[in-house]
Amino acid sequence: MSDKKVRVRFAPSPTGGLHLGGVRTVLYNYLFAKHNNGVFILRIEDTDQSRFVPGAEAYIFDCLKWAGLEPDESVIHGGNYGPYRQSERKAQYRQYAEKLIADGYAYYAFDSPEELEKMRIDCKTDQNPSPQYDRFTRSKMRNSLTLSFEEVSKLLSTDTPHVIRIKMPENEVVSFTDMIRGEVSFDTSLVDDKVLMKADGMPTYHLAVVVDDYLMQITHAFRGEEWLPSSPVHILLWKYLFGLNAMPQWAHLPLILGPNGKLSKRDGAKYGFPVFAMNWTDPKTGELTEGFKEKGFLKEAFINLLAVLGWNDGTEQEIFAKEQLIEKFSIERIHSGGARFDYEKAKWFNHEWIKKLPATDYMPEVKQLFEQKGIVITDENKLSKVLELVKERCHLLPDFVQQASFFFSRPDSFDTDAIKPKWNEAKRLFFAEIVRNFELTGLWNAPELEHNFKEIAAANQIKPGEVLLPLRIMLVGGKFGPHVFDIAQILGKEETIARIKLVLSLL
RNA sequence: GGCCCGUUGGUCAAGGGGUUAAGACGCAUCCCUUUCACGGAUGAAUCACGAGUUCGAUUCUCGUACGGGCUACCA
Repeated sequence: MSDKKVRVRFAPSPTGGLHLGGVRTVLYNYLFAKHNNGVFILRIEDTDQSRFVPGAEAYIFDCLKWAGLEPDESVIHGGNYGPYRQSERKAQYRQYAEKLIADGYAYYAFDSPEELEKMRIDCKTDQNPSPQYDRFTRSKMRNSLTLSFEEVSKLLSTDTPHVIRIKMPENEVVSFTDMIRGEVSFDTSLVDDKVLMKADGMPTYHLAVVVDDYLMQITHAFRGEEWLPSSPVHILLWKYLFGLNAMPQWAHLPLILGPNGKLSKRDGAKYGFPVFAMNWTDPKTGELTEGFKEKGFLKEAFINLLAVLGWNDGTEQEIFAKEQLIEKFSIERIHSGGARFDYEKAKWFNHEWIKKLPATDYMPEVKQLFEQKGIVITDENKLSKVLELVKERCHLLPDFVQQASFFFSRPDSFDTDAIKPKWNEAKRLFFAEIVRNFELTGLWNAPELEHNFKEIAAANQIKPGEVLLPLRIMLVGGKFGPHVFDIAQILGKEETIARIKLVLSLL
């Protein structure tokens, strides 16, 4: 098993947005595959026709492309183990279910949804609020265990709607070694007879995941912790169908929690942070759920923050590039406890990456943001210089608009209230002199301007600190931004002087 | 209700018998900066509780509590 080529898979169902937990599962699959020179597969689990959502599949691929976590094999990347969409594999599953029946491990069940509902109501007690279709109840239901051979044959030959259920053994202990939590075991008498084949001819997840993992020769299977309770069903299926030796090693990833429990998109809406990788618009309701990308996250930061939400390399390092993650990733260092998502820390990661990366990396996105605000950038060279200058003040990409638009267009308003209380005639005369001096300056650069500015202040017996803030307000509009003479240099002689004059007229 | 998983500062977490119980985010104060940031410094935890094992438990075992997940012809 260990000498086999590593093959892992991410198997989402295309029913909506791709949330944080999903992306992290993709990430861990990807990192594990790359670390081991293995193959990362994306399999679409679309066995539930009633939940089909147009566009969701393409959306998943878009997210992976953005995040830089593209699969090696998939519906669009090809591969020798297709089809990679379960709906297209429909014909393959029935034979395995039939084999299970022939071997006595499964059975036909003809109960209608109404009959199931009735059973649940009838059997419901305070002691047992959610009755299962299990070894107790199956004897009272209409299935090939209770019906005669003739009846079953007749029902089958007349195409009576039916499902196939696994027959959970009594009093067996199913256990396996999870790569993250060690040995986990279950008492089979407490597990219900899960449906394997649905009445519409499609398999359920339980059958499909086992058959497909086998057929696609998956060696390691990562999935969320929410699957742990149904793992005994999968283990048994492996045992009955392909043998435990062929079974992949399981790793049940801890959940990513929201402010209250499992992260939901409602949490995001409520607490003001994204939960999806990219914007997702529900085609039915038209409802838009914001994504990390559109919120202004860099893919490097997004991957980084997800990677360390439940994993660390044992050192103090927190900032990792994808290549480093591939090199250092190991399943042993994944935490077993769930982690609460902290949006403040997520923003910190983004800030770190904004600072770390050259501004030209994200200049196209920022340029677009500027244009959305009506500021057209013609000089990209200037833009990149400006972005470098202000990037340490930006946590999210849209912050650049606030931090840098004054370089390209005059502020709509100037915070003159910050100047007025201490404004006087001496300062007015000082700035008039500054204007004259700046107009005559031949060398337009920050050190020169600062030198002149301070000289003149001294000559007028004004402390530089008293006129620095007014100058800033004149050029920037508010109390923020980089060193004011750096700003003046980039703004250029003409615009700097124009702004000083403009604000002077407002005071 | 039952089953399963988990539990180190508000959050992410290192450490896995003897430590001053790392570090990061956030918060507070200070330094730097005559703006805002960056950077630097400082501050804050009886390791959920109770037993047991041990010379010694945050670390091992068992209980309890709490949190979470599952309990569909959904994944």
